[in-house]
Amino acid sequence: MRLAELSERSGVSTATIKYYLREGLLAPGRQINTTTAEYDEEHLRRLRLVRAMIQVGRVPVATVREVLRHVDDDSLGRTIRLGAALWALPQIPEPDTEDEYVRAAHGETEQLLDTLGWSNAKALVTISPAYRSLVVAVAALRRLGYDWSPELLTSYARLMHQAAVLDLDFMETHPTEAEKVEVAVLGAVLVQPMLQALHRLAQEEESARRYGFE
Amino acid sequence: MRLAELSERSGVSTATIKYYLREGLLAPGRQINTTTAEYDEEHLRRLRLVRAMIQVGRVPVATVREVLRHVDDDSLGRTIRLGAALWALPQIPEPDTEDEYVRAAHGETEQLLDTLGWSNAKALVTISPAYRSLVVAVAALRRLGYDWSPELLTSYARLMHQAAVLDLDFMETHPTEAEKVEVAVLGAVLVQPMLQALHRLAQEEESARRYGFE
DNA sequence: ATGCTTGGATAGTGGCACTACCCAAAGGAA
DNA sequence: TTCCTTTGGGTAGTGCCACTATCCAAGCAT
Repeated sequence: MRLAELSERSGVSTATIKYYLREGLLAPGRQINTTTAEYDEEHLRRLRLVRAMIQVGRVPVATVREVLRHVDDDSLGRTIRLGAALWALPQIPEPDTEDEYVRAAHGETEQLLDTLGWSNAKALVTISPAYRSLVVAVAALRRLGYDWSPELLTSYARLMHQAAVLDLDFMETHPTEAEKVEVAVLGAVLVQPMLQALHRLAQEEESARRYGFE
Repeated sequence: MRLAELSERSGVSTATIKYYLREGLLAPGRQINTTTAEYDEEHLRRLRLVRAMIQVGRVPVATVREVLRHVDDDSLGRTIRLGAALWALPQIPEPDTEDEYVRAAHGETEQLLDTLGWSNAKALVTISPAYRSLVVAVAALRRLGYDWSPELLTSYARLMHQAAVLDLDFMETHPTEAEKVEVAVLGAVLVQPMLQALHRLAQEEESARRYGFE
């Protein structure tokens, strides 16, 4: 398969594919001579993954490169590899540790982990980007003056834990290590917009049930 | 409160506040004379809401303007107003109805709504942006060749329905109509990053439980 | 021979969220 | 009174990002 065919089958322009090659999001094809390269099904698959991450998951190109670097790193064990790939994802800026709301959110979030009994997550507090994102989100809500109760937060957390169990169960149905990591990344990148859409749709459904269409 | 104080108390630069004023994200202050305007607590509150939507929710400025237009529109009933505000949010492009994956995802999604008994949502199929986002996400997953089972999708949907119930219960604890709509918007914009963070943290927790840190 | 494709490279585009600078008028402080 | 700051208003520029367009010389297909 040459560049033109790769482009046609993926729906991505040749110019964009070249751009991805330059940016290291796609491995170069097998060079046949100076002016021809051969691509295979794996290239097509990777290209579709990249596109899905960028278009559906809104992941920046630089981040995609980081994530893929971890996905392809055979030297790492599964948990580390999975974690590394997922940790490369977050797009939220560093919380300002000077900010009083951030500090309060910090305390509240640690409390939450205790309540939930997420002892493993608690061990990651200082380093996990997910934890930092959570702190930023909670601080933003508090700054707006909402008295979102800790119980509500706990309820949300339990729901997302159930979602995580579903994710990992599904991941385990895949045989190879590479596939497992890829599924995990997809679970973080593609399932998220899906959950968001389901969330909004559920809000509309529930709202209509309670108040009708008026 | 003058511009400088509004800037200091919100942590937003005066230049950016001027930009928001120009873009219609913030109502002009009460003009005292040609060179002075007075802002109040409501301005501060609105500014913080705007910042939260943009920074935490990653909502584009133009979209924020649309959402606020609906939030402030007293002429609409609650459900419509809520729906209108939420419908202004989505950032996913129109699905390509020619695409076979999109059409298959369409069918699958309608099937899902039947299974769930979300009859109200089904009535919105042709117009709801949330529904379209869902179709796009499902199509992307299918295009990558994953045999994500309908049961898994249904499980996710039930979880998000529980989340929606929590959202609306919390919304109802607020007395005024304006507050209710604002809370609903926040529920869509700010709770989402929070859920995402909780989701990733839960993945890390569950992964560590199953496989340890290695 | 002709026309298309290749990798490689460089430069340009369009959108977005600011950000910097300038202005004349107004008000307060010295 | 003079100086300084602040105001709204406006214009132009910045930095990032994801492409996109154009050019090139070399090679292969017909």
